[in-house]
Amino acid sequence: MSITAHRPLRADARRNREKVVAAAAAAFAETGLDAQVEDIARRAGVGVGTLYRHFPTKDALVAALAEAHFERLADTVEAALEGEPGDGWETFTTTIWRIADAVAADVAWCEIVGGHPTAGQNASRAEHRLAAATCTLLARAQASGAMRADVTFADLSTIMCGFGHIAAAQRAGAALDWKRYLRIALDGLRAR
Amino acid sequence: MSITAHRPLRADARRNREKVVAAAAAAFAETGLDAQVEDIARRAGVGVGTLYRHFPTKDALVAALAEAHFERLADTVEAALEGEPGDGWETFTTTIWRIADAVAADVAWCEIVGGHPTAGQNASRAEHRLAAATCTLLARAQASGAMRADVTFADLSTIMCGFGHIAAAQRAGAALDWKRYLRIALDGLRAR
DNA sequence: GGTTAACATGAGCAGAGGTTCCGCTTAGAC
DNA sequence: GTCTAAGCGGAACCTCTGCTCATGTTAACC
Repeated sequence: MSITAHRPLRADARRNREKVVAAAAAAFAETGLDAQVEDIARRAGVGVGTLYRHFPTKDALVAALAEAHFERLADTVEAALEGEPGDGWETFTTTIWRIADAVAADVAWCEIVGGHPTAGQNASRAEHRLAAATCTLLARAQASGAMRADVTFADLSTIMCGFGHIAAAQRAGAALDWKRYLRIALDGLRAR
Repeated sequence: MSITAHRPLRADARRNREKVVAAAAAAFAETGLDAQVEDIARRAGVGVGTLYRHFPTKDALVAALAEAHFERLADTVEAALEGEPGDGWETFTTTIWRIADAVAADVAWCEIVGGHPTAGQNASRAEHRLAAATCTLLARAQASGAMRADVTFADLSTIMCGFGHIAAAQRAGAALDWKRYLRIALDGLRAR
């Protein structure tokens, strides 16, 4: 692990980098993770070579965008935790629905959430933040008594993994309804 | 739609066809749907040309195996319906668990179940049988009063779609547990 | 045993999509 | 204005994988 002092990018390079990121976000949101590199470059109005100057591989580009996504999710959960401490269950479900709405709007995001959850060690900084905040959210919901005591963070990950997959499939035209899915799954978490 | 009278295959051709089907089943079960055609042919001890003589495309091979799978699932559900009519909810959950166990043992099957559900019109004969039997199973569970009345067949498809995806991911090494998932989802279907 | 249509083979083709590379352009320092 | 290192473009390359087809083999019928 080394700290590299980047000299500032030349103005045109910085502009192009931003164009690439924006184009990639748009392409991935529409088409999903198998949006093509050439298409992203075309949308950005640059050559593929320029894209590869800024991101060594397509995966690196995806990872950069994913990190930004997770950062926003972590913000959402942390904000919910800091709000006035009402009912733990209510806060929990509201937050999950808010996250789901955000994710469902972006095909690639669905696919990332639906993909195999990153193993603990390989998780990025933002993923760790998100996990930590979510654990607290979960604990509070359990403390309120409305959530089953045996539910774990892993259970929640699993449910959200299923959600991502279903939302992506729905976006792809399958006769599925992620809202109904999530309602059932969350109901399954309630204490009886 | 035409009925073609197939003349019986030559003995060696029949043997090879069976070897291909068995090899494909094994390869798909282990590796999933992206098992390679060449690998399947190698396992079967034939050339790829032979495989293509029996199945015009890889998709056709998958479809043939999938049909057999769905046929067995339909058998399972129909058998459950014909058993002594005990508690509708109990029969329902037992059957779902039985199906899940069978599917989870085969990566490709997980992927098929987890894939976008076939649109009604394109569904195969076996899929129709399965759907019809499952609807009855569902209706009986609701009649018993233990299942929420607003649950639809589509909800069940969605849950099983999530299940397939999660089971496949688990087989691929993700830290997920399809049994815990299914327990939560089925609980979410219960009347409160 | 002879004949032939059915069958098997696997090297090679084709298309897709990620990545590289080198000649050209230009921002920015002096 | 001049210089040059940084940046750009995109054709070509590489790999992967499903699929074809020309050539050789053999089951089955007489």
